[in-house]
Amino acid sequence: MDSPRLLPLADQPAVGRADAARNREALLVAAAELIERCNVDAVTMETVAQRAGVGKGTVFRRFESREGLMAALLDHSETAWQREVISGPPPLGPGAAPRDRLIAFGHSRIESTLRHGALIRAAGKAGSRSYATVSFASVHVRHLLGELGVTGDLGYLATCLLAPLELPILRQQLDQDHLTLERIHHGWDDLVDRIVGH
Amino acid sequence: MDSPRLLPLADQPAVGRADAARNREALLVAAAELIERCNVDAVTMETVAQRAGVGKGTVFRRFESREGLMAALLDHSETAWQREVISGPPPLGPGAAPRDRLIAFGHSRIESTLRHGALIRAAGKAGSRSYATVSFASVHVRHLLGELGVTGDLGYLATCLLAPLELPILRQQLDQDHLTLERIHHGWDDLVDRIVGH
DNA sequence: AGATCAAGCGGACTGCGGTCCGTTTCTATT
DNA sequence: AATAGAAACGGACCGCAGTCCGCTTGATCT
Repeated sequence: MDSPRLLPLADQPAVGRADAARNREALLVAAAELIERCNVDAVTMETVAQRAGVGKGTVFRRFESREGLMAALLDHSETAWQREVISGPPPLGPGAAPRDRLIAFGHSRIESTLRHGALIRAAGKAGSRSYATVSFASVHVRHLLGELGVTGDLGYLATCLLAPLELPILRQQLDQDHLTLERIHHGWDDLVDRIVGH
Repeated sequence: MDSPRLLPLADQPAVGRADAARNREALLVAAAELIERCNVDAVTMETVAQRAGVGKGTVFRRFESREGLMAALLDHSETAWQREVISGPPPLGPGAAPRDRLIAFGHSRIESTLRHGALIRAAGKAGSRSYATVSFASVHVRHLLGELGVTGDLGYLATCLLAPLELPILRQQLDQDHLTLERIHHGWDDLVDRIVGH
């Protein structure tokens, strides 16, 4: 087999009352619609509640906090992305050489992180930093490093490869350091080769 | 010379009215005292204002936001740290071999980031991610990489070296991945050698 | 010294995230 | 079908970050 199974990415309905599940779905839809039209920061919990036709308390019971709600929204794209990595077409998915997969992994991750930047920010530490996602990426990178015959502290090295793909780093590179996207992609390729050891 | 001059780390009084400067100082002292006794999150802007004997509005005029206030407090330790790097004793300061300085740089940064973790968190994006600090560190690392004869995109490589030293990454390694501090330090040494190219 | 006015001040006010608790609704059981 | 109780609901309520605006103060100029 190629990969560890999908990590628990949040929400199987997990058996509960029917109305609860319905409300949960309604809230996610309402939030998604609102975010699509305004920018994320303008969307308040109360607005989401109203649009979904439920009380404010319900939103918090379902999602814990604003960040939790945002994280739940992020979940969809994260899951889709994980699926691509696990069973999508090469070079990101299985079938390509490990180095090519690692290169593709970085490019894909950069792309995806930037695309969902606003949501990731709004999800705060529950977002990109959510344990499930980070853990999935980490396991995958470790796996590829292993296949590449890299020796050393693979756990630490995986983190070091992942760290420059995090949103705040990317945003700093683009906004403050004025790197082009292309330069960031090339930089990743170079970084991979240095860490793998040519 | 060894290094670029100290970057503008925030607050020269910058000439203003005497009472304004006095209030600014009083607020910093008050905030520092309060933080020392309670934990950071329990310190509210209003409390700080009261303790300093000024109105709430004044705090916001001086520091922009809660994060700004925290960032200003962080400033002291950041400046001290920069001084150590620029003109302190080797191997962190000038005088040691570039590789040794880079190793020492990472260890010192890890130490310092963890020590001020609570404040850095409270300072949000104005904290560790403040442009002045990041920029100083980046210039320094680039400088050392240059001395080591590293070729390639030094700007990108510097960011990649810095990224794993950021608080969220360190916290994840310690809290979720259960790495020991020692392992993190060793990991840094190894990472440096890989990126420098032995 | 007195006048002038930008800069500073303070605290009432707003909006939002998050909590609480009395009420309602679903489902399992008989 | 009736019932019981657990789960979910909703909206009043709270605390804090951040804004606004009418008042005060202190530097500067004559």
